[in-house]
Parts: sequence; structure tokens; C-alpha cells
Amino acid sequence: MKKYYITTPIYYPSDKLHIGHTYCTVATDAMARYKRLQGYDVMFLTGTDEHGQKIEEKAKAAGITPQEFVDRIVTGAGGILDLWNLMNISNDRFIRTTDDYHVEAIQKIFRKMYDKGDIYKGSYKGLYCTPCESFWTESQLVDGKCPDCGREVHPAEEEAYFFKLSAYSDRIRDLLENTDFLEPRSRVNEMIHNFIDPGLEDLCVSRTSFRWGIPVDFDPGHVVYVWVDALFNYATALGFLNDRHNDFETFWPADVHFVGKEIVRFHSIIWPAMLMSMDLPLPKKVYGHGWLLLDGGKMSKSKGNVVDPVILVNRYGSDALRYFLLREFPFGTDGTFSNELLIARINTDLANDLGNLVSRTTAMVEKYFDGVLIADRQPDSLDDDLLAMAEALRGKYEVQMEKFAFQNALSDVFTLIARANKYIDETTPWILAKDEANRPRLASVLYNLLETIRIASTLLLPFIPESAAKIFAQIGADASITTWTSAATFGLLPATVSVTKGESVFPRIDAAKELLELEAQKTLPQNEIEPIAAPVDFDTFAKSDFRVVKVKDCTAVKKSQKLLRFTLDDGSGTDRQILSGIAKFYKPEDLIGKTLVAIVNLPPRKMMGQESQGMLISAIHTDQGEEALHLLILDDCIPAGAKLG
RNA sequence: CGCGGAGUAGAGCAGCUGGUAGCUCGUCGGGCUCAUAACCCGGAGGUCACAGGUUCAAGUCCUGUCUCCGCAACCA
Repeated sequence: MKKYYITTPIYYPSDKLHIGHTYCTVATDAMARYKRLQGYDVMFLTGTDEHGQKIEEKAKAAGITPQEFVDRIVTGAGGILDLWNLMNISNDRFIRTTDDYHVEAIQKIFRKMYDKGDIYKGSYKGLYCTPCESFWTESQLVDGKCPDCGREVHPAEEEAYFFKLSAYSDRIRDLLENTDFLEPRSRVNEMIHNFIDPGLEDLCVSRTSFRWGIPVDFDPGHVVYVWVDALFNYATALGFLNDRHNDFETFWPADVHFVGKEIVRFHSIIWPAMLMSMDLPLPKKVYGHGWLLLDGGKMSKSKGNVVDPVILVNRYGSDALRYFLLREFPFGTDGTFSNELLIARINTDLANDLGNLVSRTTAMVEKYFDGVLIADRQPDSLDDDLLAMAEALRGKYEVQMEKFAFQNALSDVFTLIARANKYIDETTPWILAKDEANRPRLASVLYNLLETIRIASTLLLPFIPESAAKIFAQIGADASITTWTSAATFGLLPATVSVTKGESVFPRIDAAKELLELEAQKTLPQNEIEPIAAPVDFDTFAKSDFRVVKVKDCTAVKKSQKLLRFTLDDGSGTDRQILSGIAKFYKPEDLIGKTLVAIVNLPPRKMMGQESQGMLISAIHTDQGEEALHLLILDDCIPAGAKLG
């Protein structure tokens, strides 16, 4: 039997997953179901990447162990497993990077690459600022001192293991430029120009700064950093270097990794390089899909515009959401999500076209034939176009599916559904029903409709599995005629098929009402006020020198979206230049002549190549999830240089 | 000149290797009554961001300009 191995990324469980993760997983699921329909032996893997500093910190803040923290998000109520269950995800396996077998395998992999010489012990060399616990390069220093705190730095080294990524540069370039390993093609340019052309540097693959990770077994001070740990999940989940599973030989190499565009770099450069190091075959393809954007912007928690798939599924069902995600957006590029679009798509396609077609067809079979068609038939040339279209559909659909062009595949299916609706108008079965003599013709019309529905629904199985099954039950199609093979053949339902009109498969949604309710459910973040900070002694406070300053000039910094450059009179007689990231809130010309407050004894700091001598004081809060900022603007009668205290 | 993507009817989008500009929603008019106020037909609405160029022929290829978005940087 032909094999097919497909994966989603393993998601990072530092927070609840949102519609973006759902999008990727649903797409992978549709592809997996499609391949199963075609008769492939499919392995569909998803999972979670559970190590790392961020989770360690979050767990600490929550007062629990990292393991407890990730367990809660992955296996807990309303967690990731529940979400995939809700979305009807048909993954064959689920890997957690904290699983024992994965941990052991990663240690073996790390050691193998080390023994081969592709991982070597080196050091971060740099200038270290002890209080800040940070390394800096020569060019980052300001006046030879720490750019953060202005204190002395000293040369230091920190041990770390490195992977010889640079050694694979040429082979990776060849892979990207001369094969279709990475798709869509537009992602290739980005990788070549941003990472390959400037030259690949060796990659730091261990850390000593946190503990929540897989220990390097021959050097216990180190934990394996994300690259080796996370990327090799695709192999360990099949049993590579472990005994838990044993189908690595069967399924490797993967047919395709679906990944979001933000991690294309890891999958198209680092991952193949590490596989080359391990002398393993490379996956056949990496596909970097686009993002769902909201109102043209990125989804973000602080904006309060994160879309919760659970709310949508509870209202409209998982099939409706699955369909929408894959029909509305081209998989390879970004798309804009909105509730209006969702509801419009459900109503026009699923309710009006498909649901209503099933409804009117089954209703007529019940009404005119008491639910069981007669065997007599009378074909007509009116049927030809519909039949030809139905039989041709599978071929067109397959072409699109092989390109991961889900939106086009679905569009093709719905073209047939629209054709069937038109066919009803052309054949006017309600008129045929008025004359007994027309019963064979009427039976032909209804049979052709049922067959069209069967073929369309079969091809919709990967996308809306539950609803397709309901439709099969209504039109009397058993499992033997809802296969890939039968999707290209017209006339498989029994001549005297028995039909049952059931509940509406996709009820129409009252758009105006739903939009209001969805809006009401949106959880806007509170207008948060920062908690009062820890006490500070008076002497420390008094060291800060706040002065009244007058804005002599203010201009936007070229190429920066956020920075404004202020030329200030601080009373000293020499102009003071301060850069401030407030371009979002103020137009530079509006600030000229204003009287402001600045702290003037901070160490100078370089930003976008220019020096900033201090910091303007402003009030910051969040309002309706939006960051709000106001400069402290004083009465103009206060002279420049006046000291605040 | 850091990297990449995008600018096509009121809105949201298709248009791959160049050959009379399409889809969905909305809108206007008509038809039908089997059906989930659904379905079917027709109309109006676009100098395909702008300017050059290649070609018998250009949203479709080339060059330049403008605008928007993402990444990176940065936001003391």
C-alpha cells in the first residue's frame, strides 16, 4: 500500500491555541483525510513542543512545575487535545517532547551528531555585563560600556554546543534553489536573501541558562536547545532511535511538513541540514502557509482580537469552521479573518447551495415517491451536461488537492453543486409530478440529483466529514459507494434507492443577530493599571535627575516606524538629543515648542544609529486593549532646566 | 537603497506558462414555487495603483515611481 506521512508543527503550549493554529491543523487534517480517501496508508502527526525558558518562567509565575503547567494546557480540560477533538482532527499520533521515548532519542541524536563532529563544544565569546547577565558584541557597546546599564563589561566566555550549520550551506542552497523542496516559491527568495546569502553561521544548540529541557547526557550542565529537540519530533514519533514506535522505516521521509511562515526558516534550512548530518533522507516537501490576519493586522492578545475557535464551533459546528478556513483563504498567502466573512460563507455555500440542494432533492423523493424511487427511467439530453460535469469533477479536484490549493478544490465542488441547483430549474420536477406519465422522467431527474450529491459529498469528506456522513445517510448511500473510485463514476446508487429527509445539514444563520452576539462575546482586555512597584530607597530615587526641557526641534527618524528625534533645550546651553519611540502617538510638528520632562542622567544609548541622551517622561496605560501614551506636557512658563524633585 | 509580499467593479477575492476581464456578497429587474425568505435568469458597475517599454497582442513579461502589509531593526 502507498504511504503518506504528513505533519503539523508541534505547537508551543505556553498559552491556549487560537484560530491560527487551528487553521494549520485543519488543513493538515483535510490533506490526511484526502490521502486516506485515495487509499493511502496515512500517518498524520501533530503534537506539542514543551520545553524552553518561556514555559519554565510561566510555570514559576504560576507557582507550579513546568510539567504541571504543560499538562494543564495540553491534556487539561479545554486544552489542546480537547480542541483537536472538537475540530474532528484525525491525527494518528500525538507527540509531546516531554515523552520519555522522545527525550531518550534526542539524547542519542545529540550524541551521534557530536561523535560525528557536527556538534562541537565551543563558547559564546563576548563582553559580559555581570549585573545584567548579558553578552554584548563590540559594536553594541556605548562608549565601551554596557548599553543597558552603562557599567563596565569584561570579556567572558560561556560554554555551549554548536551545530556546524555552515558546513551545509551549499547543499541547502542547492536544495532551495534547484528543487521544489520549499513551497510556495515566494518563500525561497526570502530564505536565500535573508539567510543563505549573508552566510550561515553555526548554530548554538545547547543552553545553560535554564533547566527545563532535555539534558545533554554527557554534559549535564547543558540542556538541548529547541532546534534538535523540537525538529526531530518528526522522526522520533515514528520510532527513530527509540522502541516506543517502529514505523520509521515505513513512513520516513515525510511527504510534507505543513508549517506557518514564521518557522519556514527552521524547517527549510536547519532541519534539512541536521538530517544531512544524520545521513537521513530529507522530507519531500515543506509548505509554508500564510497567516490569518484580523482587520489587516496580526492577531494579538493585547489587542483583544484573538479569535477563539471554541466559540465558533459551539455555534456553527466544526464542519462549518473547517470549510470556511479552507475555502476562504488561499493556503499559501495571508488572509483576513472576520465574523462577517465566516457567516456569509456558511450561508451562501453550505446552507443555500449544498444544504438546500440536499433538502429540496430529498423532499421531492419523499413527496413524489414516498421516499423510494421507482426503477423505470427516461433519460433526456438535458441530463448530459450535469452528468459530464459530475464525472469530471474528481479529476479537477485531484489536481488542486495535489497543489494544496484547497480553496480551488472546494470551488470546483461547489460549481457542480450550483449546476445541480440549476438543473432543477431546467427540468422542473414539480411540473413533471403533475402527470403520471412522467414518472420515469421524474425518477431520472431525482436520481441524477442524488448521484450528483453523492459525488460532491464524497469529495467533501476530507473537509466536512460529519456533514458528508449525514448527507450519505439521507440519500441512502452506503460506504461502498462513497469511495475515491466511486467518486468518478455516475450511477452507483441503487435504482430503487430509499431516501430519508432528515434535519437540515446546514441551517441558515441569521447574520445580523449572530454578529451582534459574537461581538458581545469578544473579551476585551481590562484597562489594566500596572501594580505598584517594589519600594525604592530615597537615595536611589534622588539620583535620578529630571529636568524641564523645551522642544526646539522634532523630526521622525528615517526608516523607523516608532522613533522621533528631539532636539531639546535643557537649560545647559547645549542642545540635548533624545530619541523616543512615540511616533505612533504624536506628529513631530505638533511637539515643537512644547515644555516636557526628561530624565537627563541616563547613560547615552544608540538607537537606529543615533545617540539618545536620556528619556522623555510620559504616562502609559492600556485603553480598550490599545496602548495609550501621553507625554507630560507642562505649562510653558516653566523655564528649561528647572529641576524636578 | 535591509528582506519579502500586495495594489483588479461598493466590499472581499480568482486570474498558471501573454490573445475579447471573472467569482462571491451587495445593488436593480425578471422567473420559479420542489426547497433552509432559499433556487434560476438578466442588467448596472472596472482606463486591472501610476508612468514608460517589449509585442501583431499585456492585470498577465521588463524598468521606474507611489501606496499598503509582513519580517528584521527599533520602541530608553
